[in-house]
Amino acid sequence: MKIATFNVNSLRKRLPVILRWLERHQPDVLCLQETKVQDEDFPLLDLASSGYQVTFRGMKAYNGVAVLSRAAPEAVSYGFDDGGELDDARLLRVVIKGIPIVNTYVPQGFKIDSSKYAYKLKWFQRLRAYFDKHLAPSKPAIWCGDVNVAPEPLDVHSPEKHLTHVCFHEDVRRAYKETVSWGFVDVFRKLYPDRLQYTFWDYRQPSSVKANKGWRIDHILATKPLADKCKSVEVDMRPRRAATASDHTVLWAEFAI
Amino acid sequence: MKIATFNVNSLRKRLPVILRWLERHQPDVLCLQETKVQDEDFPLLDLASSGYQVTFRGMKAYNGVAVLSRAAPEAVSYGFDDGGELDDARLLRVVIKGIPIVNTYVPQGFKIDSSKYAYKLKWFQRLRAYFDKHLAPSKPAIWCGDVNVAPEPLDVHSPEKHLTHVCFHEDVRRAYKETVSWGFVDVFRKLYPDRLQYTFWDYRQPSSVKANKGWRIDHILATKPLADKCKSVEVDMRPRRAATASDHTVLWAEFAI
DNA sequence: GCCTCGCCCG
DNA sequence: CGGGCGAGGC
Repeated sequence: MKIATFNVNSLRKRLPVILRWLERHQPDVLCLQETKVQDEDFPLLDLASSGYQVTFRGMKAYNGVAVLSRAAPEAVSYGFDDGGELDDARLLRVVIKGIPIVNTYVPQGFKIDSSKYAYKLKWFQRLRAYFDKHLAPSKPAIWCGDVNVAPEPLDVHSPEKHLTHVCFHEDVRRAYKETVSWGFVDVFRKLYPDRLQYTFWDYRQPSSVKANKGWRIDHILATKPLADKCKSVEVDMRPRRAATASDHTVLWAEFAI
Repeated sequence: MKIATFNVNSLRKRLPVILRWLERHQPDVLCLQETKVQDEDFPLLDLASSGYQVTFRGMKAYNGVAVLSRAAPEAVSYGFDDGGELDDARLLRVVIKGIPIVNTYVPQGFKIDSSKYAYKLKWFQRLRAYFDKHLAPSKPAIWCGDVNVAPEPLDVHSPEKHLTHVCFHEDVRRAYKETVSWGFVDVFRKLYPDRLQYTFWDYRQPSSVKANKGWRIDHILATKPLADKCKSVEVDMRPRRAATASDHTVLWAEFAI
C-alpha cells in the first residue's frame, strides 16, 4: 500500500499538479491539506478523470482536508468528537482496506505568545485522546499530514534561528512527541535516521528551494505493526519545482500490505 | 500594410494570446487597448521575443493603450493636447511608414444618465478636433481601437433591447458618426455592407460566444485615400475562443500600400 | 465572468 | 511570494 501526503495550498490552484502526480505515482491513498475550498465548491468534476474516490471537508478560504483513494473508504469521520471545537476542516479519518488513516492539518500557531499557539498545543493533546478513542497502538493505523512541527534540529534549516518559532519551539516539539508517543512511528525518520530532507520551503524566503532552506513538517506516521512493514519513504521534489507550486511538496511511503 | 486592433483586457494576462497572434498573422501594426498596466510594470521583456517595436502608455488597473509595430514609429504622441483631460492612457498616436495611426480606447460611459456618459460624448467631439489639428481627410491616416459604439442595429445582437445602452443609444451613435464624418471610413462596413460580425462578447452573458450574442464596437477606420486601398478586413475569432480569452477579439485590415 | 486592487495570512 | 477575500469596473 502506497500512501502520500501533500499540503496543496489551494486544491483548485493545484489541480494540474495533483492529477499529474496521481498519474505518475498511482498511490493507493493521497491525503491533502489546505484545500481552501468549501464543500459546495469542491471541484469533483475535475478530479473525476483521475478515477480516485474523493472524501473531503473544507471551509471558505482556510484549511480544508481531503483524501483521494483508489478504493472507497469503508468509514469516514470528520473532526474531533470530544465536545470541543470540531475543526472538521483540519481532521479527517477514513478507513481504507481496513486501515484507519487520520489526515490532519495541524494549526500553524502564529506566534509563541498568541492564543493560536496555545490552541495548537492543546490540539496535540486532543489528537492523542482521539487516537486513544479510535485506534490501538497494536493495530495498523496511519497518521499523516501537515503537522506543522519539525521534530528535531535536523528537520529545519538553521535550527538555532528558530528556537521561538511555533513549528520548532521546545513546547510544540514536546506536545508533538507526546502525541507520537501514544504509539506512532515517524516512518521517514525510521528509515533514514540521519537524512536531511525537507517537505516545505517558504515562498517568502528568497530562493529557499535552490538554497534548500526548508522544514520537514509534513509527516507519515504508522503504528508499530505497520511501521515494521514500511518498505520505502520518499519526498518527491517535483511538485515543489512545478511552474505553479505549493510551498509544500509530496511525501509518500510504501507498506508491504 | 496589415494593421490590427485588439482590446486585450489586461496585457499581462493576454501575453500568450498576443504573441501567438503576432506569430500567425505577422501584422505590420497591432494596436492594443485595456492593457491595464502602468508604464513601469510594462512587460517589455516578454514582448522582446516577438521582434516588434513597442509603444505604450498605461496607468494602474484601468485603460492603457499600446502599439506593436514591425517598423519603429517615426513619431509618437500621448493623449489629447487641447488643454482638457489628457487621457493619455486612452489615446496614442504613432506615425508608421508615414501613416498616422490613432489608437483609441474610448470611454465606455457606464450609464446614460451618468457623468461618464457625458464625458464619452464630449470625448468624440474632442477627438474630431484632434483629427482636425493633426490629420487631413485627404491624406492617409488610420483611426482604430475599442470605440465602444455599435454604429448600426446590425452591429449588436437584439438592438431593440439596447436602445438605452451607452454603446448603442442614439446620442452616442450620433456623436460617433459626427466624428467619423470628419473624414473616416469604417473599412469593415465598406467591404461588407451587410455582414453581421461582432468583435466583443460579454463575459457575463452566458454562452454569448456560442450563441453569437455580441457587439461590433472595435473598428478600423481610414481616410478616403487609404480606405480605397483596403484589400481585406477580417475578424479573427480564435483569440476569443482561447483558453484564457479577452472579451474582445482581433479585427485586422490589409491595405495595398 | 474575468479583470484590476488592497488587505489578510503563512 | 502566492494563496484566499471582497469591492469596483465593464
